[in-house]
Amino acid sequence: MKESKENAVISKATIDRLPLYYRTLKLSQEEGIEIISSDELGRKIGVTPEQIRKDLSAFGEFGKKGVGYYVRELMRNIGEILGLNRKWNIAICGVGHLGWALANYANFSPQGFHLQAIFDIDPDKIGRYINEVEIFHVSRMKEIVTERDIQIGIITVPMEFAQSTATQLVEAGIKGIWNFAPIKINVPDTIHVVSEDLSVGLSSMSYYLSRQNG
Amino acid sequence: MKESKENAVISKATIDRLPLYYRTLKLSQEEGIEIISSDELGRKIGVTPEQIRKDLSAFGEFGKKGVGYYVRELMRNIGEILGLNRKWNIAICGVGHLGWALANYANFSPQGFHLQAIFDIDPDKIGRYINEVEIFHVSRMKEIVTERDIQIGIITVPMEFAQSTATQLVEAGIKGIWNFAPIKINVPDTIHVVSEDLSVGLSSMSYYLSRQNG
DNA sequence: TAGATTGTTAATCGATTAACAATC
DNA sequence: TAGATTGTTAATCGATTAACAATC
Repeated sequence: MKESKENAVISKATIDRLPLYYRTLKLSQEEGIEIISSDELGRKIGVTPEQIRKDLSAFGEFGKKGVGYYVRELMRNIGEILGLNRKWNIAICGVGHLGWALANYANFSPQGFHLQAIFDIDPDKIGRYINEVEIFHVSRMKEIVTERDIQIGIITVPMEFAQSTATQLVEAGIKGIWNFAPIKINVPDTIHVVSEDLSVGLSSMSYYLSRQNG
Repeated sequence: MKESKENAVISKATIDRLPLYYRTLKLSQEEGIEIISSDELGRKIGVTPEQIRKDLSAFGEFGKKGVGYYVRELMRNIGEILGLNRKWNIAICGVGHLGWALANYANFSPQGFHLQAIFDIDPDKIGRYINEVEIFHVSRMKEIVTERDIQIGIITVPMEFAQSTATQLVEAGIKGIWNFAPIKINVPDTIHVVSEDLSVGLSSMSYYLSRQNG
């Protein structure tokens, strides 16, 4: 694999599309497709072929002119770029409805993510298991995170506890936070935060539908 | 309220920030804050004050120079812009872990969204209730959607059923789809689709963390 | 009035699209 | 070879940031 172009900064938009490429390639592979063009791939994802070629070109040359991309090879390359060949240990903080749902996904689809612990404060939940993963009291966070080498924390606690949970995760040594609380969390710059704000989707929908019907 | 500037097209990025403004204003109001500057609001949300003023200026003049924004008034205006003063009837399709979690949110935080029906195909689930909302068999979708004037459908079915569910929702007369299946769904242009692709978050996290640690 | 803060225009930055030479 | 499709440069489009006049 050719190395990515050294110091070039890659746009967030590009990075966010790579998982889509990866997943679609995987599906294609399972269908027995061995070669795919940027045109066909783009059609499946809903992205222009130029976009795909541009995105990929930031990392190297993965295709064959006049032919297309070898599905298997491109998948492997994108997987490597995304770091999906590694093993990531994750923990879920907060067993509400959403935390429970996420815990039950068990293996987050693109392999590599392993749920190693769940944290909560409810005495009724401590010591129980979801999908063979134990629920610990938050007070044991640092201990467990260190012991199990957990790098990513998922925040699914109620909004008012999100900031303190984030702070605890950072103190425990976590490197990345996947935040589902509808609030901005403040953490050091070295921590990578991805926020999912589910309420935005519905509200923006409301905006567009309002306009449509008059 | 001054009307929005007639034919100006408002960017998707702006629309997606309005719910954040709304929610933060609501929290501020609950704290008893009556006036807020773009600077303070931006600090709370993690957006520059210029961004906020620019976004709002697309719809009118809501502030007072040298003073700031009246929280209550700005909230009302943004709520009106987003159509949150309306009542939206929604239905959830697919009672897996995620569908179940969403059904239990009951009142989606910015009021106005009312869960009116849940659809599934599992005979064991049909006829049951989640939070006082009945689970119907998918075959009754058109009937129920019409009867209860449902405008928004939420797709939380497994990937392989997402497209057919979308098609059924459209045939039933739905106007917007909130799609949680990690796949592109094809629907007529008149239908507004918002997609939440939860797997992207973790994969992009993997990318950034890989780079960080070397 | 002086200080603060908005609303808006202009400048910059970044991302997408178009076009096409290179080449399989 | 002719046709197809990539990789990349240039052109366009859109969104953010900076600056500042207006005014409370």
